[in-house]
Amino acid sequence: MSARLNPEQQRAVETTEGPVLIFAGAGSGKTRVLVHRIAYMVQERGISPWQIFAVTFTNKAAGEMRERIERILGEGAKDVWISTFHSAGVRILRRHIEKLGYGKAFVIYDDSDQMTLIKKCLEELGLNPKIFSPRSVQSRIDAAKNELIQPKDFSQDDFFGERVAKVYELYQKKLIENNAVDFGDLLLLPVRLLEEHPQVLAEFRHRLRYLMVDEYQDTNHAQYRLIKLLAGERRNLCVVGDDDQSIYRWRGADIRNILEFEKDFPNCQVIKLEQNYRSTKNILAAAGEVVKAIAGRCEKTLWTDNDAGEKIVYFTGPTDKHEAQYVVAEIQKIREKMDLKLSEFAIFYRTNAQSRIFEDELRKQNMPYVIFGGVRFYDRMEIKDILAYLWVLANPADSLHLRRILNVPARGIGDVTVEKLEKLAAERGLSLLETLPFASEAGIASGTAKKIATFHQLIQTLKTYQTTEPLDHFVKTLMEQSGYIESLKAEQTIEAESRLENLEELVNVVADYMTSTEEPSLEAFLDQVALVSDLDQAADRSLSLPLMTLHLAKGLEFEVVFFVGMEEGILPHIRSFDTLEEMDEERRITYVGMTRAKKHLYLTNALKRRVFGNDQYNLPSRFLEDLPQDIVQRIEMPYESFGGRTAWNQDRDDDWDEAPASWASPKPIPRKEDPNNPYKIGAKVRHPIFGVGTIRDCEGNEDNRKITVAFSEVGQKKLIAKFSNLTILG
DNA sequence: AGCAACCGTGTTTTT
DNA sequence: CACGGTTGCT
Repeated sequence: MSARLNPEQQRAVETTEGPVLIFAGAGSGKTRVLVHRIAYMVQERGISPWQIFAVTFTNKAAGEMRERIERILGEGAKDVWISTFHSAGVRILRRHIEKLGYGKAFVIYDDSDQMTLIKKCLEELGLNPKIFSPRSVQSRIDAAKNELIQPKDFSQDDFFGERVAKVYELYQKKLIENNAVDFGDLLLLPVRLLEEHPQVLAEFRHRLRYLMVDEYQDTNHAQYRLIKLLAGERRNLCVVGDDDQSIYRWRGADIRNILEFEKDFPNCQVIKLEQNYRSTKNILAAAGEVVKAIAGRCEKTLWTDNDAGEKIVYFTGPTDKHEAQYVVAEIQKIREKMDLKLSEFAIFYRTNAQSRIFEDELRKQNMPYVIFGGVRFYDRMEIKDILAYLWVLANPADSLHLRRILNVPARGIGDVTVEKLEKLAAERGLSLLETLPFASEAGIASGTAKKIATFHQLIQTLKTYQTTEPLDHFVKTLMEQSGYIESLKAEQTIEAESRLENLEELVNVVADYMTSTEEPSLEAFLDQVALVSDLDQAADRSLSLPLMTLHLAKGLEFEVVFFVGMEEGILPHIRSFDTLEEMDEERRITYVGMTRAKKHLYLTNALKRRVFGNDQYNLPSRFLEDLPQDIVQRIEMPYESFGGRTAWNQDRDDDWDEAPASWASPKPIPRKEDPNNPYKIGAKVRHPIFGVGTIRDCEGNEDNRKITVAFSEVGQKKLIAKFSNLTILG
């Protein structure tokens, strides 16, 4: 990128007063502008750093911004408030949550904690988990929270909604009992706080005079409200985003926030950053064609001074295995010609499940790789167990985490006992921890009661250690005193060995935290841990090939990108076939992925792939049809070479079935209706659980067929035909 | 209480 | 295929 800012960037930097909307196209130097803008405000406009609040979505983005501002401003940068929405929420709540009836020491429940609690609610309400799957209830509750909908306002207009409203209500009650908040609350409660407590709002408004929001296209309603409240009359709000890169609709992101910003904040300045510094002309042109078809997007013309570059390669292999072999072989080939680190390549896929076949091939070729967003360190069982101990110590009301550790490691306190304790707790209105001394009154045998007393004693002892020992040492003590380490050692398995290593690593994490923080505390440590994602914990990955989902790829860039699985059903994903909005989002996801590439872009797919153990034949992705043919180099692996000796399949022993008829045509094949579809729209069907209903819609073929059925009792449901057990009534 | 074997079920994306 | 959840056995 050029050393100087271009005129639009300059304007974006210098427009500091009033509402500003910056459309920042892919690779247009957005972060640079944000950083310079803050520096400019401080250095040229004399604005105090602590009056500036910059919000991002990921810790990584926040950290990067902070680092770059520090490079310009030095110490002064420390006072600029740069954080994610969620950490900002935590910070606001730690200070003020008592005004909302929670205790200061509240615990943050992650989604698995949330799921546990929801399951408990479902059970208590006697709801059939077959109909009310915890997952769907969770997503309904989350969606409600994103929309700032409280349990009492929850839409109850159908059978499902009515019950979910009950679950939501109970769930929220339980959160409060446990003095706990979930991720949604981290946004919802601050909004409530500011709306219900004008003096608090006034304080924040007085202090935070300049607001900046990154990735504004991804804000949900709660985030929007929060920002709008803080902006107040002063309206010194600068939002930066790109509607073409809005890919979090499913998580509540509302693209209208950015598209209607001008209406929402009249007289705002609109700045478009349209010069791309990242990609070749060819890559930009191809990506541009994919999003062009989206209606209602903000017109932008992304351009670049860079060379046209190489053509985009579109490869089709006979199977997913060949696809993986091709990609890995191609990486090796490029590395022989060019001096590129493995970290300058990347493989992108739509769904996590797709990574496996590439991992197999990479292992076979001894090529080191890293999966972005695999199992999170903090999601590992042993880590969650120890963290549960820590949460309980930080917040004694947290019965959910207490329950988790009560018998971990095993100490003879079983489910039956726990249930008795919980019953007593409910009767007396105590927390689970508070009932421990009364075990014998809960009808628990004296032997077990003794074990409970020992556990209770353990917690007390740990509490004293907590105050006397430095945090890292204390965590180690906890692991030992609780018997956790011992029980793992006793297992004598390789798995236990690796768990022990993880625990060691956890102690290291705590130690690192202590050196990097001015006032380390258990509570602050837990807050931080609750909010980190995988993307944030960047190790030294320069020697490994990165593999990631398209969603994780946003914001990153690579010299060479392999965009794999370009097939109907995968990208666009089968679940997005219903509505135009969802299909448009798939387009944007494609656009985001393509625009990550600086020099080389490969799009690949396969004619046949294994899914859940059986074969699937997908058509080429419709998005491939949008590519300008003159900048695409087509590579098809010839049918004849399957059993032969090609660069990619020398030692394969692929079981190869009869080729399907569709192969006769190597070009994208027009999608047509499946004549063997037994599920005709309008037909009546019976489901073993949901009862009788009418088919409303049907999509996909054979194993992928999904049908939408309107049931008279439980409302509309989408079913996978293969699994649905439907009886067709005619 | 703890484990093994089984079953049914379902697959997007995650701060 | 793979996982979570449940059952049934020791």
